Amino acid sequence: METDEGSTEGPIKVKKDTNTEQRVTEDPVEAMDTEERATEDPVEAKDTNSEKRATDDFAEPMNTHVVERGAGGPLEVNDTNVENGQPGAPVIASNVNAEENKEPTSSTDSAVPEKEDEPKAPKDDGSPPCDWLEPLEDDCDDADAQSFDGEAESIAGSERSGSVRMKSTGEKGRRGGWRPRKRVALDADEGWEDWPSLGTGWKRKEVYRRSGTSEGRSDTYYISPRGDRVRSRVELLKIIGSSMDLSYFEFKTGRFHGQNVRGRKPRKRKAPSPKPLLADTPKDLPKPEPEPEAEADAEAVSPGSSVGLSTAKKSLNSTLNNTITPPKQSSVSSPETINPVASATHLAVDLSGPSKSQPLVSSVSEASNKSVNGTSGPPLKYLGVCLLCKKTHPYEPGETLCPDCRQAVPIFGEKSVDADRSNMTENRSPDSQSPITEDFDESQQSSYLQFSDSEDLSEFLGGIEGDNGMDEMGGAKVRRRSCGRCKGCIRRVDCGTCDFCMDKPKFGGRNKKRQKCRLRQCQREAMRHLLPMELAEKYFGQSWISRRKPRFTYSRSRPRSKKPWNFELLNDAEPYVQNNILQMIEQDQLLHHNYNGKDPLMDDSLSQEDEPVPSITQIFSVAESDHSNQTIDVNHELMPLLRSLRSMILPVLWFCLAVEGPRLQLLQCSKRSTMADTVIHIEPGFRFHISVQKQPLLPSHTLYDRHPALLTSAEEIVTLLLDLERYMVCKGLGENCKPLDGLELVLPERAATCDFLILPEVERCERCQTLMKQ
DNA sequence: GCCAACGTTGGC
DNA sequence: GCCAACGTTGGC
Repeated sequence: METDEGSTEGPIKVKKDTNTEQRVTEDPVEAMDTEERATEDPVEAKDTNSEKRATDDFAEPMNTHVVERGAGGPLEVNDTNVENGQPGAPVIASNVNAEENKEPTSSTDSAVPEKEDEPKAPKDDGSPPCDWLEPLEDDCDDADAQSFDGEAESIAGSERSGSVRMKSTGEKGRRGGWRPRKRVALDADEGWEDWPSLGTGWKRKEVYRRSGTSEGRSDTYYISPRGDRVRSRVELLKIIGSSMDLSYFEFKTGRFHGQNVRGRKPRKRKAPSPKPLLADTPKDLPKPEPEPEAEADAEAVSPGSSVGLSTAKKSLNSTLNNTITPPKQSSVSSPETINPVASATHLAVDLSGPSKSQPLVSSVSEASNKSVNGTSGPPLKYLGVCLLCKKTHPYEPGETLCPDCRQAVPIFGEKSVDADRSNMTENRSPDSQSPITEDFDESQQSSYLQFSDSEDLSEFLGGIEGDNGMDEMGGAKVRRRSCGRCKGCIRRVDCGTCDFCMDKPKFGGRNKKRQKCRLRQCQREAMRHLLPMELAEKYFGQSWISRRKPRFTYSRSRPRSKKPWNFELLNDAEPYVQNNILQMIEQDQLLHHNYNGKDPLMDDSLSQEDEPVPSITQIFSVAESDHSNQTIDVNHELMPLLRSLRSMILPVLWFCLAVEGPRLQLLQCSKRSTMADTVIHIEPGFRFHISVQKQPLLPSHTLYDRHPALLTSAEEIVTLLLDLERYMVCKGLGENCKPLDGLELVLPERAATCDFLILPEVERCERCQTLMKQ
């Protein structure tokens, strides 16, 4: 269902409410982010309810919960923010090759409800869950092994029993509609202490961290009379700041101090020099600072058993960070373009990161003759396009530059030279000190920065294999869900439009989902889940592939079908394609069936299961191929068109690739599309022709009449694609029409007698109808 | 199996 | 102290 929904090209709601102003008002601290968003998100510019939301959603951030606890009635009903949910303009399409394109679209889709009725329950429009780049879940079946750990750890958690919101909260049903979430705390009162100093009904709880590098540290939480969980002073201020003077309230201890009481300790910054790796004693534990009167603190018992070790780990992390992390980029991120189209395009480009290094491809037809699984022939090699010199080069996952340029360019020199990208980021914030944009960030970042995230350190800290990162033995355990290299990992700016961004407090969200921006989620991790293990390892390397199951349960898992993986992959690929997860699948695996000389519609041997499913291909095997054809002139006149197509929104699941010639081919990658077997070939000189099932569409077809003879611009191509989508493929003569005298039907003959592409009102073209009558 | 919710941890 | 977001839970 999700696939269908995702692939449906019906009008997609576009969020109009972008709350630009709201965010500005909402959190001055987030001003930069706000501004980023305001300019970055084209859709936001349409927001007409900014002010209202600023009022409704921010001034009363927690009104959602009041009813739940108090009257027990659905508070959400009181939400008046009805204007916000106006359906937006239809989105023409999303595009697989422009990975980011669809995400904002989808995000919009899913984010709308949340923004619409934010003070209410999140989503209520019945729209399908956003279907792109989900947080990923590995799906190995050894989950049980880890589930034990997870459960044990969880059970140990005090929060599990006590800190769950003491009420049911609104929850969106799977397919829309709100119903109370029935998640019930096992013991809602456990560990919670009435805290009347904040007012009647307030509760406080202190929770010690039981593991990790911050083990032993404590966190203080409060629950408002409404049931709102408060994690920080900031949140507390948001809730009761206006009704109570919290100037002298110490969040940690929960007590008010006199004016003369020592103020907040100056923030300690990490020393630039690494700390000793070991030998921290328990007394060095980050214990809560005891307040003489803070009895609650005294009750807490630090688990502390491995604190020294924990501290050591922290030190190690710190050491590594200090060692390899370059100066942090300016926090002043300038906005991205406000132009909707440009922004969309920009987004498309952003996530097309790998596509920038997408290898050009060898001939499709050639690849079609290869073994499906690469089970024979020389080791697979891939070609990529260097971001700098634009030359093709042997592709290694994660690399964006050819070996020469990598050598020539210093650490900070991986600048994007993509003209399209630079064009798209022209609109900068006027107050930007420098044209710092996401692009800038990326281009200016040291390659080391790619590993600056904690999770990225996994490759250094041993958190590669499995999930535990050797932690059980006291090794450095770091979170690891990012490769640190892909476009998503490198991206530093939240899109502000996806559902996860919209959930973020800085974007006015309620912090329910607490997930990383969709566009910033690791693509390679996504691929790791998409591809079969052996293939994933091939692409990403053994070191990056976990055979143990990280329990990323927040996402779809790979189907556990026992079918041959290639079909499994193909059949499952589409949803992921629609999710804009980068596809890195061997071309021959994907196109084999489509280009093996058989007519899928005519050949009974192609079962439904084997239905050809062309899919996104961004890395193409050149194994077994004539290496002489590996070099495609990147300066060819078609290449700008290719780049243009890859940087913009194409109708859904159309994908452009370069093939030998060079020439461009536009493929419909969705097997569900009526154009699944249709290819647009753009030859040098921009002449084009269309083929269906590998047979040429007759020049007499009316399609040619409606479009220019030369496709010189992406716009013209998009127009053609949209036009094509109106068509379906003629059923031909049908099964009953046997070749005469047992002779095999010569396929090209059909091209001579069939219009191939027909409007859906009829099953067959006139010519075939005529032939059938004969 | 999916996913909203949220406990929890890392890092600044 | 605060925020980001990872990873688990449990309802559906």
